Amino acid sequence: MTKKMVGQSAAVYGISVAAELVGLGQQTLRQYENKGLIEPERTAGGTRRYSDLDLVRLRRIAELLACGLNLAGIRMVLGLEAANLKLRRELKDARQLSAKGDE
DNA sequence: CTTCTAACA
DNA sequence: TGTTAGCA
Repeated sequence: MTKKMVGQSAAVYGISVAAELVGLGQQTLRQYENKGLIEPERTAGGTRRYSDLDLVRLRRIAELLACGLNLAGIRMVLGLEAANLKLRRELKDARQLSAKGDE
């Protein structure tokens, strides 16, 4: 591992740079957190630190928002999406286990 | 930087 | 309802 850290959320941005990168306002990002759409890390002082994954999440929020969903609906969609991924992982593991036992 | 409040489309 | 502006 040299240049591409396979790890996901290493980098951390302040709210102002995160807002600019995603093209949203700072107050809007705080609102998203208030509505439970996203939960960025916090420094000891209480400042938000947005990871690269958070930026992707923010763009997904903007996309769903453009589709006509409200913040409450987006929260549910993100939750269902996370649950879906979890189920996929469990299914994948279960498949590998049964394959081994079958051989 | 944080939170809160108020106003607008 | 979501976004923005101003204050503490």
